[in-house]
Amino acid sequence: MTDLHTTNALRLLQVADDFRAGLSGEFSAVHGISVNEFFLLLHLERSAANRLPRVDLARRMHVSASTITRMAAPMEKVGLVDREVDERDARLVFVVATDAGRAKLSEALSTFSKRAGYLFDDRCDDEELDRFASILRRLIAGTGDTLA
Amino acid sequence: MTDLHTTNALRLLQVADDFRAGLSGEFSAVHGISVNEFFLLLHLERSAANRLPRVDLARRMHVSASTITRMAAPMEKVGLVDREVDERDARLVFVVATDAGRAKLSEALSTFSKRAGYLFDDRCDDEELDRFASILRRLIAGTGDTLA
DNA sequence: GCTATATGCTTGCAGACGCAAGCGAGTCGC
DNA sequence: GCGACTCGCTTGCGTCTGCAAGCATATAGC
Repeated sequence: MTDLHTTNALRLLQVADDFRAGLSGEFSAVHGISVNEFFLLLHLERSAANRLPRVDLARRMHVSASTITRMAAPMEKVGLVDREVDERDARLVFVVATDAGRAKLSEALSTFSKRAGYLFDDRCDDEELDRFASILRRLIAGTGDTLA
Repeated sequence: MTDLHTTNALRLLQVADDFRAGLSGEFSAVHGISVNEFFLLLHLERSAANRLPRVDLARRMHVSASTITRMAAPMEKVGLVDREVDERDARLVFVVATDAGRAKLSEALSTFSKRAGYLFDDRCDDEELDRFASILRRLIAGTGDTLA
C-alpha cells in the first residue's frame, strides 16, 4: 500500500491520539486538569528551578504564547503555579510550580504511568521496550527540549 | 527518573506532536487542507466503498459527531466529498470521497510520506524500521480501525 | 398500528486555541 | 541621553471543538 516510513508515521500518530484521548478523560475526571496542563507542569518540573519563561513553555509545548497566558491564569487562581518576574529583565514572566502544583503533577504522573503500563505491558518484552525507547529518542533529537 | 513505559509514552506523544505540527503547516500552505481533513479523506479511502457513515468517522478519528458535521460541510462545498443517504436507513448519512477528494488525498499523502521519510531516514536502519512497525501495530490493536 | 426507546445527525452555547495588533521593557547606534 | 529596533507578554477576534438539547428515523413490545 505505502512504504514503511509512511506506515510507521501513520501508526505513530494513531497510537499517540488514542493514548492522549484516554488520558484526557481520566485526567479531567480524577485530577481535574487537562492533558496540556499536565504537560505544562511536567515541563516546569523538568526545568532548572521549577520555573520557565512563558515564551519557553510555548515553544516546548507547540502552542502560541497567548495560549500559555490563558492556561496559566486559571492555574494561578487554583494555586498550581505562581507568577514571577525576572529581576534583570522585566519582560520575562516566569511560570513557577507551587508545592500544590508539584503534588498535582505527581498524582497525575502516576496515572500517566499506569496507562503507559496498560499500553506497553503484554505487548512488548523488555528488549523491545529498550529498542523502542532508543528509536524514539533519536526521533526527538533536534528539537532541543528533552522532557523524557 | 521514571520507568521505561512512562518514558516511552512521553516520547511517543512528543514525537507525534512534533510531526503533526510540522504537517499542519505544510498541509494548509501547499494543499489547503487541515491535518484532520487529511485524515478524514484517508479514512474514507481505507474504507469499503470510499464512504463511511458520519458516526463511524467520528469514532475512528476520536472526534465528536458534531465535528464531523462541521468538517464535512465546507469539504462538500469545495467538492472534496459528497453526501449520500442510506436507502435502507435514512438516519445514516455517508460521507463519500469524490474524485477531487481522492486526488487531493493522493497529493497530501505524498507530502505526508516525504515528511515521514525526513523523520525516519538517517535515524533508523531497515531492521529497526521493521521492529518499530511491529511494535506500533500491536499498540494499535484493540481499537479496530486499522488505517495503516 | 401505537407508544416507548434507541440511534444518527444537526444546532446552540461555551471553552480552547492561533493570529495579529498593541503595550511595556530592553538593546543598539548615534 | 535619544530614537529605532527587538523581544516578551497580553488582548480582541475568528476558528475549531465538545457537550447537551433537539429533531428525524428505526426498532421493540403490546
